Amino acid sequence: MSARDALLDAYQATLLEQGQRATTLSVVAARAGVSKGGLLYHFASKESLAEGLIARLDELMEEDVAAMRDAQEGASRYYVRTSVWTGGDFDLAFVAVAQLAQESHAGAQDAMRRGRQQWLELIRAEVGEEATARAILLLGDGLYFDAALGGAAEPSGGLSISPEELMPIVDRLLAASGT
Amino acid sequence: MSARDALLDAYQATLLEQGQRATTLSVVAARAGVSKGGLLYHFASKESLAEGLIARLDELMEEDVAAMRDAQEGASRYYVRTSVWTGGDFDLAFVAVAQLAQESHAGAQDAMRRGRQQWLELIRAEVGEEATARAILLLGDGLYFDAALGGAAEPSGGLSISPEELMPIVDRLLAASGT
DNA sequence: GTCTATAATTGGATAGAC
DNA sequence: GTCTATCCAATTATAGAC
Repeated sequence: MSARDALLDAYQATLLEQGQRATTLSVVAARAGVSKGGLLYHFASKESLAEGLIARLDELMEEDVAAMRDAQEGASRYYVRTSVWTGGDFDLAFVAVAQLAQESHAGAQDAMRRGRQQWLELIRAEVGEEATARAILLLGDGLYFDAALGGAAEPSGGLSISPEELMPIVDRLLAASGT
Repeated sequence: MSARDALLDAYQATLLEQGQRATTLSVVAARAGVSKGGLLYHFASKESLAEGLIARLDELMEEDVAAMRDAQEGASRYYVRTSVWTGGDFDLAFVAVAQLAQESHAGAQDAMRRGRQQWLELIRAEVGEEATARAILLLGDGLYFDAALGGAAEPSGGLSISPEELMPIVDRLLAASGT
């Protein structure tokens, strides 16, 4: 793995586990096993670390949207199923960028909006009925909110739910909306 | 309004609008119209500001849970309806404390867990079926997630939904679960 | 109860050696 | 491409005047 990726991983993980305040250049550098100077060779400023993370999310989001579009089970089921926290690359990047967005980082807010917009459109295309589409989007949002509370350590604050429990609910919403 | 409350309001608002990083003692003091020294008379440390905010949420949460328990429309409908962002006192305190929780503040994480636990129990008592109860809790979580992204300025990132649109969905979930 | 002044520390970033 | 040394600004917190 390139030092650049290691630094981005360290930035992302620290953001998730400790939050913005604790995510200093020294901490990120140390976690990635380089010096502050080393970090600043790859990322000229803290802001460029944020941009790097957002770019990473953009790529992962593109893959995710493509997979959602092609999903056999349908967009809505795919979306809800994959919104349950697994600690995978996408989850990590998504929740870390969500943190940046909450700190009023404009680029992060844009990335979140773009991604959620695409998800909503695919769900809408499948569901037809607007309110149901929104509700399904909200279920996924709720899953990410749970993951974001309590940090990566104990995601969902002990109130977790498995995909198996959740899918029947999605089926019900789809059925009731006449899909 | 007491200076103490003004300071807590300023802390809460800055946290919401700018995030942890930008929420410094100077900013909070200036926003409340006092000096840093003045702030530190009322709150001896930054941590005690956080504790003050959590205590405030605890009180509001207690009122909210009581209202939810007594709600004519039932706990689930009350919960979802009041989870839509209004910018009211409860919303502000809840999302601000959620921010602290995401920064790994143990006290904030506990407060969130306690509150969500009480909500879930009331929903569970009404709904009976576990998965449906979780799904209803998730809808509310999703609404708060939306509010938290984008800051208080443009809550829900332009993908907002009104209580009127959402209630039929809740009714459907309740009906399907045999309530 | 609130202010000013200031101490102590940390954080982001630069310069230049290797 | 990475490190050390260093600078400057910002941040939390204290001391003591009013």
